[in-house]
Amino acid sequence: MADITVSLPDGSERTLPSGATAADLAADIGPGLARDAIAAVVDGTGCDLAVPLADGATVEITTPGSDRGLETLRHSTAHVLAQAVLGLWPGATFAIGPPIDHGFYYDFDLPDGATFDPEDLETIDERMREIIAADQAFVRGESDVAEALEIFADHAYKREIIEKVTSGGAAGDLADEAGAGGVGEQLSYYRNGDDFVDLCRGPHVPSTGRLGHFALQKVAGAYWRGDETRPMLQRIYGTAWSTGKDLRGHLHRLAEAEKRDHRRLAAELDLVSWPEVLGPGLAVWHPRGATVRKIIEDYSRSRHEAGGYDFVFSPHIAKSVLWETSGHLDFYADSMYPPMEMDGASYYPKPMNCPFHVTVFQSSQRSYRDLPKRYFELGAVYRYELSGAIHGLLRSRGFTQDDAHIFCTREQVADELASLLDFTISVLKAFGFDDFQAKLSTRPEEKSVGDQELWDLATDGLRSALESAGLAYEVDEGGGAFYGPKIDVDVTDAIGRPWQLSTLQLDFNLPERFGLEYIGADGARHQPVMIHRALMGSIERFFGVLLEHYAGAFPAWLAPEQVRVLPVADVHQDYADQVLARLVDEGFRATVDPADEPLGKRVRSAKTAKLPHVLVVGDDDVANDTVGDNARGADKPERDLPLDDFVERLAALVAERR
RNA sequence: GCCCGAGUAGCUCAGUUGGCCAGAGCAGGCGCCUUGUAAGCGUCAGGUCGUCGGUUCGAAUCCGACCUCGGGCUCCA
Repeated sequence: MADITVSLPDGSERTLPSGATAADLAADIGPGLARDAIAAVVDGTGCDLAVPLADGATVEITTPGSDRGLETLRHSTAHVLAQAVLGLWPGATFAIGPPIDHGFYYDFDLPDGATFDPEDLETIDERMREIIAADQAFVRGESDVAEALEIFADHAYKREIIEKVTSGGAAGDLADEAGAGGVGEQLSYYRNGDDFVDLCRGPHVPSTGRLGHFALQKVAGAYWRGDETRPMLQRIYGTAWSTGKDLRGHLHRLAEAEKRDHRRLAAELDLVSWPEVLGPGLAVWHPRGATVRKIIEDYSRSRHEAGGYDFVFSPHIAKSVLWETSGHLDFYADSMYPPMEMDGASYYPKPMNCPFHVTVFQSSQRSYRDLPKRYFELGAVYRYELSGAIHGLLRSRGFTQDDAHIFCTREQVADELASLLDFTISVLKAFGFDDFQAKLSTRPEEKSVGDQELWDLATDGLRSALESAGLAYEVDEGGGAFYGPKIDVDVTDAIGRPWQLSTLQLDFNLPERFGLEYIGADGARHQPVMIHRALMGSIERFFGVLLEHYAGAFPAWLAPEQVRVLPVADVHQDYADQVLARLVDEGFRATVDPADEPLGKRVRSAKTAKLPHVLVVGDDDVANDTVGDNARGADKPERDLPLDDFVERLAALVAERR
């Protein structure tokens, strides 16, 4: 019997008897790996451990700790979920159940339109653990289409997947999502236990006993294939990990993220509220929230002033003709608030600022010497978001864009984009973000406007702007709007979550629709290029992201109340007032909390309100012009600090925006 | 908009199988206490139990519709 030789990822080679499987290879490498192995990657393709290896193959053993291993683990857990549900609900059918970040889900259609209760999750969880305890083998099978259709005769969604997968073409996405396997006419499926089989590309762990560190999380509705015209399925989400420790860690992180929820913090810190009488998605800003917002806006304005922008203002409503010209009524009407009828005209609340800025550009004849024109406005817009999409400040129906529109010549596009991107990153950094991820979206396949030369010019301009800024980016081919390519910038927050904030968007459409022009050096009329740029995106949303990023503990320069002075007893009240007067005089936001309550209580209140500095003043301080500074994050209070030193220190922090 | 879940005082929550005037803690008012670093004591006030309708001798509790919120889907700054 001839031996086979396979290569390992480190470049080394192993010789095994012919017919050896990936599991045999793992065992040959070592008992530890044999125990850990759950799947393999053979020549770049995920495979079960049971697959026989071909001579000359490159093989990597998959272990649970790796990304691929976790994916396999989660996918196998999803199968067990489906097995449990199908066993518990006779007549139920199932759709797709892929691994996702941190876990998995599976979509079901229960008989007679039944739905899952949260309590059902416990029942399902118990059944899943029985299946896992039974250590059932996952057994791969393959068949042609006809046979597959027969195996899944009772499962309409699986049959639909089989038909899509084998008809090729655009169904690739679905096949990926479904994990359904098949090249050409061959389809694969996996059985475990006596009565469960699922269409699947694999690979899977060898047996259910390898699973177990999972938790079912929630029930949700999800449209079949994400299409709102299709049936609504019942989706169960779960999380799964290779060890109990990882699972507990993940659940702990979720709990921590919940504590940062900006809606909770907005209420606890008295920043913002959403009175029911206003309607969904509409917030009011309380003094403390408004203070932070004002600092954000003031900083934004000062940067724009220094950055060569012209400030403009525009009304909240305009007649329908503006929105007809801009095209919003054609493309965007569903997201617009309905019109108000007045004096025979229809006035729409604005969902965007751009048409107004266009009219400013049009207000006089423009020369190439005037360009680029950069108009900036903190413009409040109103969008009729779907009720289910509204989410605190992160997605609301009324919000304020830090909106700029740049009108420039084709020749200026590249330089302009580069400086816009630098400006954007520089401002975001000032707010404590230092981890960015960008996405470049290029011309869509389908219909789009503008000549190819212009698209190339703009797309190249965006790309070189990204490169000169040194930003990591990915390319979304064909992901641009019909009217131009764009860059979106995400920031990563303190606990690693990405937030899309900025967008740089070329627009070849509005200049055409509004007939914009400027007089070139050649004396002829030319059409300017228009760039939309939102930096924070929405001030409300940006504030919400900052709130979550800092978990409510705003740095001193942003904190609504920077210092609270606590006299130890009534006799220290006068001195506390003097300290306060000095702080206010220095331009700090400070208050005094009189000695009506015990000191410990007042310290606690100030700490709960996440103040950066709590100053305690007593006999020693009155005598020596000092304060006791209990700074947020410090191990212990600092006593006998000269007031002058404290002022100097705080001023430095604020100046450095820390 | 669609699916599931939830709405009891400003906030966080109790409220047994429908049955005496709906409770607590925190926050708030008042009084006492005068305090050196994360909750001093007492007292008072505060709720048409989301709204409307239904079932019942009787509804916070059961049913329906609507409103709002939460988690998803879709969408998106």
